[in-house]
Amino acid sequence: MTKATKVIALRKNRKQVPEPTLRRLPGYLFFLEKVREQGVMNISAPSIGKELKCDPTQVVKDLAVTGVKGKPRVGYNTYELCHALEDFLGFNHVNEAFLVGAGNLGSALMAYQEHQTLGLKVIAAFDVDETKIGQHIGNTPVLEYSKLFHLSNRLDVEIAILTTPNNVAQEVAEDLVNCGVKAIWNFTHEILDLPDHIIIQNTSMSSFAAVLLQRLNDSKK
Amino acid sequence: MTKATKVIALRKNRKQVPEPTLRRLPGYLFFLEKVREQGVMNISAPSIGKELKCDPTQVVKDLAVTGVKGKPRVGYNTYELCHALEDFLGFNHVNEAFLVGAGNLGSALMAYQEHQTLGLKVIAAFDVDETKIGQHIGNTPVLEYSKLFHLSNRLDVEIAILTTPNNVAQEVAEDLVNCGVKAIWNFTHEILDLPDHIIIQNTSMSSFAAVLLQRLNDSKK
DNA sequence: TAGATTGTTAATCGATTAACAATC
DNA sequence: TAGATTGTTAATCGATTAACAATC
Repeated sequence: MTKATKVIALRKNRKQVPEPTLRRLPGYLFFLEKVREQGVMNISAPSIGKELKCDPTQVVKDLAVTGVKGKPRVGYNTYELCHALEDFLGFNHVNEAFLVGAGNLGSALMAYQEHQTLGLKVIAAFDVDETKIGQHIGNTPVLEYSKLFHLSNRLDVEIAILTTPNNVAQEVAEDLVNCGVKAIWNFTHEILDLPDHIIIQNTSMSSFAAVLLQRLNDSKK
Repeated sequence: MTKATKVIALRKNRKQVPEPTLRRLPGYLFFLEKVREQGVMNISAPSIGKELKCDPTQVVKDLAVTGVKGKPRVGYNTYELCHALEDFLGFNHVNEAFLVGAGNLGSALMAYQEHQTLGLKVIAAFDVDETKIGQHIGNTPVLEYSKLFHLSNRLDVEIAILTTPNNVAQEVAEDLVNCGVKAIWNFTHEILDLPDHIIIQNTSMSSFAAVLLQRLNDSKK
């Protein structure tokens, strides 16, 4: 957390949900949806923990952020908990997003969202490659990059996915901010330099590969 | 970290590099490669920190894991540091991997690796979809899933990327382990139940979306 | 030498885990 | 009531940050 966000959190006198907790929440949601489909009405924190391989007290603490109360000897109501999680995560309403850079990863994310609940809906993709412009990926049209400015005037989209080549990432990010985007999911390796109030989620695939390789090589020593 | 890995770490009397540090290392590498291309021979921790928006003392601590020593008033040698990072991360030699599930995300990861240094090289992809079998994605062939067993006998691949639908993830993971795979990069939402010595890297796109959405909604309140 | 930077050691901060009281 | 489970409060653990000595 940067100093700026810390100050904001303090000013609002409301503590932020820790990032590790937030990252676990979709996992609970998927699991709960699965057991709910199987007809399970109630489930306890210890049994969730066993399935998801995490500490039962952590499950209790994590789920507490939704405000849902469990009953001793019974556990949590799966229906109530699913809805509370969806609500808390913002997965229950459409979060419209732009995507810039309809390359491999970009296309995958667009196609991915149709099968898996991502919480986001890409309503338009942009690229400068003329062979891509005019095509549809899934149901999403790929538009010419210059159309971004015009379209953003009409649509009021706050989220953007950045899957461009590294060398144009900063430039595109600045354009996005000028178009009213407030949160950027950055898949490039560039560290974006943007106004403090812009929310940036850096996600580099190499980071995970690094952890995997290190643990693997470590285990051999 | 599970109890089992903790025990192993203790037994070997060698402390593991913290995961947050590991995740940052590829970022340093990309940045250093960039400045090295620009002809920069030496760089100090404070200037790296400024560019990458992180604490200079953290930069020093992170880079210390590579064993490279910096010089006061000069900084680190970019060439030496790049090589040490590549070496430490295992990015300097080919880490062969299988990929199961040549759907959208799977295809993207295969295509992605050709443009971005992932540290992994997918040498064969497997699927049960007959329309995909026989095709090539990038230079990687998509083979019939049943061929996995035969091929793994010959090739000794230790890493697998799992991008199947959720409902077959556990089953496929077990097959992979039986084929000698030691580390699985799991993109499904299933929590895999596998022997303790198997290294699992769970990576769910929804987790990041969750953090992004929460921070965005939080900032509005 | 003076000054900037590294590198180590200590302090802080935050998340996880443990303990236990409250509750149905 | 008895017992399992929640939920809160305290303890632990680990990573980050700060302080400062060492060094070129």
